[in-house]
Amino acid sequence: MLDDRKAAILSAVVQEYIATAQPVGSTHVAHAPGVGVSSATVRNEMAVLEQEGFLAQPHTSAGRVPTDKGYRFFVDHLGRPGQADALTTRQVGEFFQAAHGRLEEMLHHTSDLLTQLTRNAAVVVGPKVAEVPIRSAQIVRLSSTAATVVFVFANGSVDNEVIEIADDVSDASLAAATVHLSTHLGDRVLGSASVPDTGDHATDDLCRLALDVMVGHGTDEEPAYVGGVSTMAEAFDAVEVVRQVLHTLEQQFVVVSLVRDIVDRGMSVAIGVEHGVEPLSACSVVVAPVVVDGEHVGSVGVLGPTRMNYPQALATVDIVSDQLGRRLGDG
Amino acid sequence: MLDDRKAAILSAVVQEYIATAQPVGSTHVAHAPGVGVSSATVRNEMAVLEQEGFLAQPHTSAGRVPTDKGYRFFVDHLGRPGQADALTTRQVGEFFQAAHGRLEEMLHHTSDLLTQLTRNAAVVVGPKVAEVPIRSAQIVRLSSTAATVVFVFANGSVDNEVIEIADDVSDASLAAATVHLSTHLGDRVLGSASVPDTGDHATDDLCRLALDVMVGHGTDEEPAYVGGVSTMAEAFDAVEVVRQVLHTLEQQFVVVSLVRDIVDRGMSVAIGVEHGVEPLSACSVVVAPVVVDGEHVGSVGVLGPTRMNYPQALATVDIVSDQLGRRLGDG
DNA sequence: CGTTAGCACTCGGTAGGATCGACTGCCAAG
DNA sequence: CTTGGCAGTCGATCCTACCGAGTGCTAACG
Repeated sequence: MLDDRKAAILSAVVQEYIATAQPVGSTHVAHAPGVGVSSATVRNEMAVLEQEGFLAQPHTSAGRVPTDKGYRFFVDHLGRPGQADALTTRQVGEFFQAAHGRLEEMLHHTSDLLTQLTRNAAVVVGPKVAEVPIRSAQIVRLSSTAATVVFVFANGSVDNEVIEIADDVSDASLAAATVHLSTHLGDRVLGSASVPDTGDHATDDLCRLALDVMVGHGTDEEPAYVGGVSTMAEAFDAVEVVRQVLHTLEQQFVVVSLVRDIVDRGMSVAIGVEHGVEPLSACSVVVAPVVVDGEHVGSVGVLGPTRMNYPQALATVDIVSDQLGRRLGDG
Repeated sequence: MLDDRKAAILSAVVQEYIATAQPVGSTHVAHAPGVGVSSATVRNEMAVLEQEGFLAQPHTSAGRVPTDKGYRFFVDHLGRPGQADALTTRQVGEFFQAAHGRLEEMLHHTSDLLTQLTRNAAVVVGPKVAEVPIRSAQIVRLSSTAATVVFVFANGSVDNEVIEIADDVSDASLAAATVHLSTHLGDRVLGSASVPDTGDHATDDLCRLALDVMVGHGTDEEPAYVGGVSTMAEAFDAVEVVRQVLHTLEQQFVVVSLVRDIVDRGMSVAIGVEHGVEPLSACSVVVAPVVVDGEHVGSVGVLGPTRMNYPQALATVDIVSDQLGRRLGDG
């Protein structure tokens, strides 16, 4: 698609722009390693690259800036997949070595880790509870008219929901329902969960209510942890853009579906408008699935301005998702 | 401390500045209702107010801006406590009417509500789990070497922690420990939790481990929900301030201890440096405790620039904390 | 024929200067 | 004590000149 020299020039522009955030001129590019021609030649080539949509000029007498298409070519053909550097590898290793405790906490801390490593916002999406085998179900009375339903899942996560119960429901019924649910749900998943009738009216009602409320509540929700949003404040100089981005990142479901969508499309990088979330069109997203035993149980991602360090982000996201998968695997 | 006229002038300056974010001049103040004197007189008075530290001048030929001390006097003596307006009252009422489900979710949504009503960041701090009576304890096996400990508390919240167990721990031991814990912990609180030995080594070990891990993890943590951070992007024009504020708000424990500290000191408003968190010295915090049956079970708060609408924030925070308390009371 | 040096040109960014206007402080009169 | 009047201050705005980074074009060069 692009000859070697154009590719080298594009690469130089992208890297320089990522480093400085300033439009880059022909002279800089000419001096870049791998480009052994004069600035005049570079200018000619850059004019072509601009016509073909890889570069843009903020204004007539400024240097060139990569377009989304330019970044796309860069990540597809130029940013060599690359290993994370030694320091990153070590930090990630140490992190997961020390990681312990609840799933939610670990995912939360993972997003902090990614933020720290990439200096960008980070997203970690956990497994849908609806797809994880149930290990235990329990109904606990809170008051005469309220109880809480607690499900424990095989990955150690716990979900609960409060239900209202009739005044005359006895403790015995609650206990019976707990036993009944636990017996029949073991190792099933919420999505396909159902229990046979016992014949006892009160118990059956409780079981149905408990299941309904858990399914209704948890079916399509995936826990998401977004960290490092404060880095966005510096990423853009337009206040309005910052506000929009922050506002969007506050809406958890938007972020989740954004990440899910990219992963589902088999992509690992979505640049600018590619991800289709309009308020984030100045942002790129780098994601990687978290895989345990061949199962896709979550995703990790980095979100930053389109002018972000793609090779580093890719390498970091890869190593983190890999190690997170291993860690979850031997939980 | 201040005669009526000075107070009226200060009040006018504060209100005008809150509304416009511009330094306010003597002419504006002279025209304000309640100030029946000429601009010249106002100037004289403002000079005094400045000397006494209630007002400041950004530069010689600009209008006056309230200082932290000025805001303090305003909230203490001028911003009449005030009822929330009808719309707010209605919205809050409807919100808690419709609110249901898990405590965590309700608190989260409450912070969104506060953000929407006050157009500022909002903080909701839930009860320390260590202080809520335990309703149930359960140990559930996850794998041959891992289990999760689940505690259900009287307010419907659930906390869990993953523990490692020896390879040879039997299901029977887990069940025994579960029963033992539940029997002895019912209606106790984590802070004072302990269970007698059973004599069975494996069971006792499990019980001790489960208690330790829950106490060690949950003792001093209070769940906090921070919403509306994107509003901070517009509150300040200095990018650096925005970044600092956002960064600070991302550190949950800072926010929690900030709110807790203010509530503990019996204050409802902390202005600028009063709260002692340096990176937030451009911010004020308005808080109210959430009380259920005379017990302080949490706090709600609003965080914004010192130039915020204190009367509205106070009224809103009050009504929300009140209604939240009621809602939790009849849960 | 591709490459390169040279050159005229463009245009954003910065600096200096004038002007404007929203203030203030002060003073003298009411 | 209050107030109208007035001189003075100083940021904000606008203009202009200018600089310089960077471009496109052209003509020479290997």
